[in-house]
Amino acid sequence: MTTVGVPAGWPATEEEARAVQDELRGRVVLDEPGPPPGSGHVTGVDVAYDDALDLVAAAAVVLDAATLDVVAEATAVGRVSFPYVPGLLAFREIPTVVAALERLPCPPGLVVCDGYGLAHPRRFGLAGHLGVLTGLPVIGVAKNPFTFTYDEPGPARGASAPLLAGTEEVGRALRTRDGVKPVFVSVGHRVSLDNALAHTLALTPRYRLPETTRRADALCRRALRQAAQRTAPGGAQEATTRQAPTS
DNA sequence: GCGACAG
DNA sequence: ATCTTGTCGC
Repeated sequence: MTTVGVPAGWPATEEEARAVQDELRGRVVLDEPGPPPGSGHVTGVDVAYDDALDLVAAAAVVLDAATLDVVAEATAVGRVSFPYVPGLLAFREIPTVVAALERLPCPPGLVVCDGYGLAHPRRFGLAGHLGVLTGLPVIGVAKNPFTFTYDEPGPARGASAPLLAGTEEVGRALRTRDGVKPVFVSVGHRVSLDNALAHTLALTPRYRLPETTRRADALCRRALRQAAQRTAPGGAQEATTRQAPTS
């Protein structure tokens, strides 16, 4: 299997990365509604890491938006391209995620990623960055509110409350399951906030997190295990070798 | 200056 | 993100 390298010119310092964000943030498109929920394709992307082995595994899983059945999936394995720095997550995830998306046999439709879009210190999180680089409609669904504030939404699935940076609404806290902690939805690229919420609800008939991220999460972990196995001393032998009984 | 901080 | 067993509940 091939390994995705760090792209030429990829920022090496936090200062360079912030400069890239400041340059690209203007290319985010916010005035399109995006595809209607329940039709076409919806694709989840996620990434898993093994920092000790310097490995990143990304997965892209395409679902039929109406049935939530898996239509296609792809993975890519690469080297870690950036350390984790709050606000600079995109530089850690994007090269391998883009490689996985490129390996899909069909158009991804709407992309759903872990993390934020507009809900970001410079209003340019992973979802916006991925959208600008691919041109695809992208939304972000995060598990945590980061540094933002929100009032607790009502207890029923579907209830939501603004996610606030001061007084600016950068996304929404959305209850996807009765009585369960909300998820945090923000716009990435070419999708309205209301439509992003509708998509998120359509993707959560049973669990708190969207089916897209659940499927992508499971797949990228699988891909990482296999890659780590091939990388580790002893390689595939290690996994299939049984220790002889002692004494 | 110190602490907090998507994944 | 990742380290990690059992356990409470539908």
